[in-house]
Amino acid sequence: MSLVETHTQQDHRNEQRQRILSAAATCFARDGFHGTSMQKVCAEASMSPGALYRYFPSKEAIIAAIVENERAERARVFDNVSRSANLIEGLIGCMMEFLADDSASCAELSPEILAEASRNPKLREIIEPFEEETRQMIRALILGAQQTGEIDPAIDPDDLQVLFSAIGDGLILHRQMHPHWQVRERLPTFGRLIARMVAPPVKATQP
Amino acid sequence: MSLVETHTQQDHRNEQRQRILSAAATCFARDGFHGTSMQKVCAEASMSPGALYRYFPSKEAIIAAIVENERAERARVFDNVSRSANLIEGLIGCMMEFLADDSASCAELSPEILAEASRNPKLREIIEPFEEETRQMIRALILGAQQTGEIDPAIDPDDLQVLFSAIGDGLILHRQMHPHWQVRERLPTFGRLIARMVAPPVKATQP
DNA sequence: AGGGTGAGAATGAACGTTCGCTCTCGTATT
DNA sequence: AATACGAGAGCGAACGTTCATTCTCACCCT
Repeated sequence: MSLVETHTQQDHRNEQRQRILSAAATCFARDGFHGTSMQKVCAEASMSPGALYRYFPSKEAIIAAIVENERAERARVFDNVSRSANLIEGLIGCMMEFLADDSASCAELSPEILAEASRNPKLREIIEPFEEETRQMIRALILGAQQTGEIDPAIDPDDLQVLFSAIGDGLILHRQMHPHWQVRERLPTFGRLIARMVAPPVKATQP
Repeated sequence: MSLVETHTQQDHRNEQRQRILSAAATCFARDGFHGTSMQKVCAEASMSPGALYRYFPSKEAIIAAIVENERAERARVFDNVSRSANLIEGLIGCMMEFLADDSASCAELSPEILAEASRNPKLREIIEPFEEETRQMIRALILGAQQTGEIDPAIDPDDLQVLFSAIGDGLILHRQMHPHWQVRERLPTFGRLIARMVAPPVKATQP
């Protein structure tokens, strides 16, 4: 039946695409976007250039697909946090996942992506929706935590969102640059420090 | 006199070198290390390739010189902070300088440098001493502030140093990526938040 | 038989770098 | 004082390489 056949073919195409993306991600993490030639990707994927170009029209398209995947993964992880009752614990848990040793290296490409996106408009367009989504999610979490009293309501949510974003990306960056700093192991401590930062001030005891 | 003549020649060489470095920095900030061809640098410096290569043996050497300059500048700014009586204010002042709008763009290349250094061993070797110096300086500042009581002595200085470094680089990164977030304008607020984070806990009032 | 698939050589552009040359100018020789 | 010389600065075409991409053709599978 043509339906079944088509399905099998589509499956094959998807598998090949995935193989290419996986190989490219490995190369990009090792050598960077610009340090990775298509030949390297082909070698990593055990595939000829001619074959590869049947699945992606250009190197940039591969980069775009990978960046999109990574950002989607990031958004997904963040989405899980909203279920956590405690804001700070949730965010730290989030970072724990991002910085996981064995994981599918969600964070490994971050410096590369940020550097590239800061100057490549196409990449910027791709990541912008995800960044905005994450941003709004953090903002909403902050507002919620201010209502539960976990965060001092006097703090401007926008200020805090910017600071949280900076801390998050900074930690990802440093974990990459200085593995021996044990960033991941220090996360719980950081969580406690941040909790102190945003906690409402102790009221003078006047009933 | 040969001495005077020699001096003039050396002056010229230094000027030319500086011209090249300045042109290269402009290009690198605009297009990134890999997006900048030597032809572009030559055009920006109004100089032929042949002339340029009399002053630097390779593109990598130019990158190395620029990175070294930038890191030295960074270390210099940090050095000024140690004179500030108040730690947090000093660090924030530091960031204010890094993120200055008009400045010689100390921070503009940071994402590029970090991404490149995370994979290029030569670059890594160049920036390592500066990073270590900055690290030790921050650590010393923290220890000092703990003695003056500005920082809770119960906080591990190493933890705090890692967190401070991450925040600093994260802010530089975001200021680059999201200019409309007004990172610089929010710095004083961030300073106040961080001060809350590290402040010693209020003691129960029992005399 | 023929449409989808793959291999790998081929292509042209762009890159970092070099080469051969000219020009400038301070110094030494006369 | 005038001339000849040489070192270094500068130029821009050219080199060899590498890159992303395309072409050609053989090979399936049905």
